Amino acid sequence: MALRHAVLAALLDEELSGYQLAKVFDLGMANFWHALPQQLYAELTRLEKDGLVTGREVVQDTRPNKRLFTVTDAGLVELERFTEAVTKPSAIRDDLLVKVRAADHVGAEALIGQLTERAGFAQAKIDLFEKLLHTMRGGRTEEEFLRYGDRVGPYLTCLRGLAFEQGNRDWCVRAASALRERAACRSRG
Amino acid sequence: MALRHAVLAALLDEELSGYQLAKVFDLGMANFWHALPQQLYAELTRLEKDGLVTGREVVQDTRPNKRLFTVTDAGLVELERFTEAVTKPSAIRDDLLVKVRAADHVGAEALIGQLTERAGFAQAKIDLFEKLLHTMRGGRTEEEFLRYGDRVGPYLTCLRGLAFEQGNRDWCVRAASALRERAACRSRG
DNA sequence: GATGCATAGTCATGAATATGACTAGTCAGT
DNA sequence: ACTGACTAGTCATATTCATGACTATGCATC
Repeated sequence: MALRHAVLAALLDEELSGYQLAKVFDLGMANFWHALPQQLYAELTRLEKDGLVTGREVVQDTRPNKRLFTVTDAGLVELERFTEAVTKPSAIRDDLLVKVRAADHVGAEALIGQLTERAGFAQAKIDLFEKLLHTMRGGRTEEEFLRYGDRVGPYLTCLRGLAFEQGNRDWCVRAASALRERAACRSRG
Repeated sequence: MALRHAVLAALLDEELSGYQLAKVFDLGMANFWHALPQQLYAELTRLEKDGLVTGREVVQDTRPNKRLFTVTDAGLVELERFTEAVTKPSAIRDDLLVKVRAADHVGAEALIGQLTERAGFAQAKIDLFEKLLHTMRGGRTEEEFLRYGDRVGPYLTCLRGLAFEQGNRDWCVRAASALRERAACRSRG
């Protein structure tokens, strides 16, 4: 059981349809969880069957009808249980790390290219997360918001996402420059 | 295709048996890739069948015999191809983030407990990675090593692992203290 | 008036990952 | 003499995740 609780957590803040969920899910989880629409639809069906969420049909004239889902009390209990349960630390998986691991045995140019590309990607995420955080805390400072704001959950996860992408960017830049310098030394000597 | 290249990269530095690989794999990938022994054995079999690694039997008298695997030239070519291919950015998955995302709807005590536990775990990893890095660079400074050392690949991935765990620790501590402060405010007012 | 995109969702299938159990011998301790 | 841990590896199965294709309707745009 894994995606279940991520979906439950995503539905806490707002009533969503499967389609809407599919659009906001990845980003709402600050990129710490990813799922395809099909998985989300399937999970919503299961969750409803188990009584952890309820769906209500919303008839629309101009668009296809949709079903909006809300977390039930049983769903909240399940989330509480999940929160108390121990979970093993994050399973991360990144192709780029595998590539860098092999850095001494493959061409440096390709690797530097990938690192640079990823750094750019990370920077875009950073900008996005910073904007999101700014919006969430409104006029307040971070300290104020964390103390007195409501719904700090999404804010905190977003903070982790931001730090992660900063880590990504900084490391990519550093690794790329290290590889460039080595290449320069090699060609000189 | 994913685990394939991680296994190839792990075998670049040293000849390993499936059993040895299973022991060093997770840490060697700086926790950026995780695999169970069964997966690794199966992957080694496939890699050998595809001619990307070769195994040689080593007869042991006191222990069961083992097969040591090395990356072939074809394996190197495949790694090169993989390095040049584009890959989508990391898919991360962390239960703890899901839990924090639901922070405003579940009990704070359980969450603070989990965050504190994770911070401790992260610190242990930090210590480990720092020791590893120190060993790898020998007497040299990081700058020196990155410029003139051989095999900087594992060093660079380890650097990323270190930064990641530092990010984890810092965030866990910060989130836990934020939740504690909120709980205190609530009980007072 | 045909093309393409957005909403809202389903189905089938394959690949990757995780689980638990199981063989079989060696060695250290009690 | 028995227990448990370590080496070295296999088998079967379940769950999860990813892929591509497919149905509809409405709206804008060229």
